[in-house]
Amino acid sequence: MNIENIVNTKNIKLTSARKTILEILISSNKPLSYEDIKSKLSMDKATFYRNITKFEEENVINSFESNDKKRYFEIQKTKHSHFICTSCSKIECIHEKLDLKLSKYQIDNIIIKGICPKCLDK
Amino acid sequence: MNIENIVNTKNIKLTSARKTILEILISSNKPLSYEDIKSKLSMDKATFYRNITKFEEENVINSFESNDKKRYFEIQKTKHSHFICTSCSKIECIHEKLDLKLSKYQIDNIIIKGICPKCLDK
DNA sequence: CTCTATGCAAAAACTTTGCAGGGAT
DNA sequence: ATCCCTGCAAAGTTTTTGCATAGAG
Repeated sequence: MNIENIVNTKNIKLTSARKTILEILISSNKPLSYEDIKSKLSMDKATFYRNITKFEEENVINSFESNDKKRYFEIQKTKHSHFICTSCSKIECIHEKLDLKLSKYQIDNIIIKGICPKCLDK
Repeated sequence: MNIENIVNTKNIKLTSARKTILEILISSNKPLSYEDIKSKLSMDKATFYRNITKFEEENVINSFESNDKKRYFEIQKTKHSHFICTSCSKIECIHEKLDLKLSKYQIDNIIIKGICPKCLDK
């Protein structure tokens, strides 16, 4: 997964702010919120969010809201779903393949909300 | 689907504000945001949100964030999933049954994000 | 009485926008 | 010269909280 390759096919100029964001997301194995990564960012939050919007428009990243009301950002290296526990707010990546017959739809992300095993046990 | 039955089994007192919220959600065939229904509510928004929180804690309703950053509330009469178009923000209820093998998880809602056929055609 | 629910106003949390300056081509 | 990117500050949007009052059992 190479940043230049990701960006070259899209209508995106690769600035240093953008490179930083993509590098952070690529090297993470889980979705991240702005708060998760702000300490690693040298840019202003406005720049961060503007670039995130751009990336989403160009389908470079995807995002979803979690239980904590924050938006989580991710580059999907391999297609997977997300489980969000509405009790402890933990996000888990689910690599089980789901067979959806929604053939006319483009599916970018699947989010499953519920209660995780740990919280069910309590 | 009867409001008294829904509430009696739970730790919830049925006030008139709560009855109003439940009636609106039960009679709708799609998830609704606060904005969608505020004109039908006689209560303050604080009361609305406090009761929504209570309903969610007691698993009477579920909610999810849509593409427009708003939270949508729903009483599921029959188990189904939701497709959210990240282009036009439309929410569609999907009644196709998805087989998930997450046996140790309690699954309350499935949200599929992507592009709907209409937007793909453009 | 006691406990929970409500309204109002203010605050909080996260994200977006306006504007002016900077950089790249 | 033009076009897009950026930082800063301010505003925006939705949801939550504090506090005093009202209501139910």
